[in-house]
Amino acid sequence: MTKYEYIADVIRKRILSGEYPENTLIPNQIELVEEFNVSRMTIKKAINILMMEGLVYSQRGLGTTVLNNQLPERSATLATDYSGLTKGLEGKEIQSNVIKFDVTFPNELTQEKLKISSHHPVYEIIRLRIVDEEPYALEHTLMPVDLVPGLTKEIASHSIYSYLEQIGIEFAGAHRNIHADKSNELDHQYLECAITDPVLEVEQVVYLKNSRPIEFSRSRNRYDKKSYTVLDVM
Amino acid sequence: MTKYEYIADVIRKRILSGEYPENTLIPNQIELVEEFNVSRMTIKKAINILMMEGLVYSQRGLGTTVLNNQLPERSATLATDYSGLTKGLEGKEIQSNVIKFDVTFPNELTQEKLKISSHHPVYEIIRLRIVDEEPYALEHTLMPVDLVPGLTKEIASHSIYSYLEQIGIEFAGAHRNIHADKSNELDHQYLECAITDPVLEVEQVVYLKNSRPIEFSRSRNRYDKKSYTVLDVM
DNA sequence: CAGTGGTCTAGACCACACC
DNA sequence: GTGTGGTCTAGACCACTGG
Repeated sequence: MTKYEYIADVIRKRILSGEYPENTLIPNQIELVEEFNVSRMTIKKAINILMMEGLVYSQRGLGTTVLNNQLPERSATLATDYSGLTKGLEGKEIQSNVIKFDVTFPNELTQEKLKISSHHPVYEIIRLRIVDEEPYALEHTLMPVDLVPGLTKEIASHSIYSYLEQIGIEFAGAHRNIHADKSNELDHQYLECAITDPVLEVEQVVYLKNSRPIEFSRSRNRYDKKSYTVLDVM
Repeated sequence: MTKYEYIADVIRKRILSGEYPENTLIPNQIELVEEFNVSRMTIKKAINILMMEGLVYSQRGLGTTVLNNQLPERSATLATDYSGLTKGLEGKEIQSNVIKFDVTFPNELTQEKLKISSHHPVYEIIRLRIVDEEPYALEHTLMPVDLVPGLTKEIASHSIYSYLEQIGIEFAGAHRNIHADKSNELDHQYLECAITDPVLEVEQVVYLKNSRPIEFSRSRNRYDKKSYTVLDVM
């Protein structure tokens, strides 16, 4: 853990606990320099992280204001949550039916997205995600075999991502493309949606800290169960 | 323009022009320090911008590789482009038909989103955005009258955002929620979509630098014309 | 091993907001 | 003017990659 990550964690906790209340200024950067015994550049980097999370907003000449005292919904799209399931589902019963679990060779699109060659084997997994006993999303996932040692159908039926965390894999980020689509045969069958129902499709590539792509997936979501929230900070 | 923005611009141009080809390393940070006569921190900040744009990625011990030689669609979601129309549309002919232009009082949802009271007047604007003579999106926009002095139907038929920039309004960021929906009567009429076609709806609240909300809007997009790209960096 | 990018420092100057 | 955050420097050390 770097110093600026540590400092961001400390300040984030103070905001969430209410020690730095909403719509007030946090201590200025000089004071934080003195408290943490680091240079101002390091403090600034820590504050930048919190700004990207939408917790604070800095203005030259004014100071740094606490915007929210809770992490935005957007956190659903962040951090450890590449699973396609939002944090809003915490406490609900989540199941995964594994419809397909295979090792195969990647087609051209998959080769390009995962930056691998055609003879580089990949897992191909199709799962139906079920929340509170109702179908929620249909996920089609491709992962290079060498990056996910020991993946099994059993693991896929629970949570691939908590397994990846356990074996110490670290994520750098993700590209996502979100669009609407007409539902197809598979959607009707598994998502139990009407023929005229649209789906929200999220296509994503997840990257490791060493920048290798580890997952290319398409998640087709019932339009009445899932939306997607984004926060842009300039 | 800061030094790191300038340097990012220069390097971006070299990538887009092919001077730094795809899948090759750009000069290392020390060489760039010498070329631009700046410190390495400044070079790193410039490269960070390009990394956030998805153009390059850096690996410790290896160097910085060119990933793409073109800007991703994602740029549509960034910076000054809250207009709902992507940068990918540059060079195309864009029209706006103003279907409704009114001043009214906000309903409860609008009051909450724009953080105003019920007696605070708002512009209510409905526009059909047309790209290359084909319907693209239907936008329903609400803005507090006092924040957008002198807005007219004439301005709305061109670009509200270039007007706002002209009068010196500065944006801090935006919250967006993206979801799929069935098309309704209005969509069929204006977007010329089939009854079974879905739409991609983007609901957004745009904030000023002083953190006042200036716009609450819903944009309904033809599912075959618009998608939404997001980049998450941890 | 040498070379790379990531982090961090201790200071400096500047742009901006408020009084 | 005073105080704030934004930028920038010149150098240092470290972590990682590759041969």
